[in-house]
Amino acid sequence: MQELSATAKVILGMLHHGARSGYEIKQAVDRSTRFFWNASYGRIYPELKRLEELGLVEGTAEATGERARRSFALTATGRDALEGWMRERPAACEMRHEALLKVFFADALPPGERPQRLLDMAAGHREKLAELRAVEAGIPESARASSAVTALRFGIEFNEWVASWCEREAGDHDGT
Amino acid sequence: MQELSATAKVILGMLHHGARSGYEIKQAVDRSTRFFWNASYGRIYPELKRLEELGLVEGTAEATGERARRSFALTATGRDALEGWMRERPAACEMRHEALLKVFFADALPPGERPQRLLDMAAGHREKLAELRAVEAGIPESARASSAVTALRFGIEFNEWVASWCEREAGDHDGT
DNA sequence: AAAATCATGTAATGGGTTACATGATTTA
DNA sequence: TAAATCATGTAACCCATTACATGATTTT
Repeated sequence: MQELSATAKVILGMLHHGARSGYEIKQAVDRSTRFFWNASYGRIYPELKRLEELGLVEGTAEATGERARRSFALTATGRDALEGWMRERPAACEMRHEALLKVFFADALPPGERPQRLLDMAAGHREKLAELRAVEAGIPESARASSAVTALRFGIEFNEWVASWCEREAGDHDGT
Repeated sequence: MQELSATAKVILGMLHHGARSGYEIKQAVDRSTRFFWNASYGRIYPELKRLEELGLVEGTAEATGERARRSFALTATGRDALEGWMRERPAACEMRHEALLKVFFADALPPGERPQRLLDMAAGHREKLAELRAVEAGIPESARASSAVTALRFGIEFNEWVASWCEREAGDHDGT
């Protein structure tokens, strides 16, 4: 069994979760994992096709009226692949954090402009924070115990922590 | 002026910082930005070539003995490009966090196996934390005030925070 | 003398983003 | 009836990782 691609991983997980079509997978990603695991249509559809050829998912045409719609479900093999991957030790988190790179290189700017790099970084995280809080607000009481919500709470507290760290650091660096 | 690629950004910054050759840039990245901004030889060398064609860097052959070595420096245009980029609002942080994706999908496993996803995530961050602390220990007193060290401290405190968050959460979920 | 490291580069491969193309259906 | 949204997909392009190739120099 070869490695699953990043998009394959989120597809299998989302199909387990209840999504059915490529479109729904994309929607689910945008609502939930987007802040740490994105996926685009341009990969979702080809991946679904490939996963079907590998026998991990099974698609059925669901022609509701004239509109094309393909519904996918995990096969037994697909469920095994998902669980197998879940049990492997996860890879280290990779990030590409442009705001932090600017903090890193801040010395390239005159001293007066340096704290702004930290404030920019804080602002980005505050924005993300607001988005995630809005998502959280839309979740009914009954669904608060799921692992997906744990990840969401992580996102909220993480963004809050980072923003506060940057603001404090920027404060320490200006001379007040 | 077209957009700079991810690798171009770190090259320009590192050249400002004092690195000179492709090899040194890669070393500097591995010692410092790697945990949030990686770069490979396979991109560094072609990018240096491209940046030279664009007039942002200037290379000079430095044949010390028989060994080939090309030393690069920022041109005035290159310095402007670096500063211009630094002043732009940074893009939001993108990450691909596999451990968190497993936390997100933890419900796909039997209840007893779920807290392990959080502990795996914590372990990954504790490992990174140890690496960064080792880097920090090697920095002389005299260099502690640089923006690069601010980013390093961020890395340390960030990894510590995430690991603790996961451990606490895993504790809350087991039934003790 | 062997191993590690300095040093530069290319080629294969794969994956991701973006833009594009198309048309049905639902909502304002 | 116009706009938004549902829904699927492809093509171009870019970029990143990895493995490979080569050889000099330094350290053990």
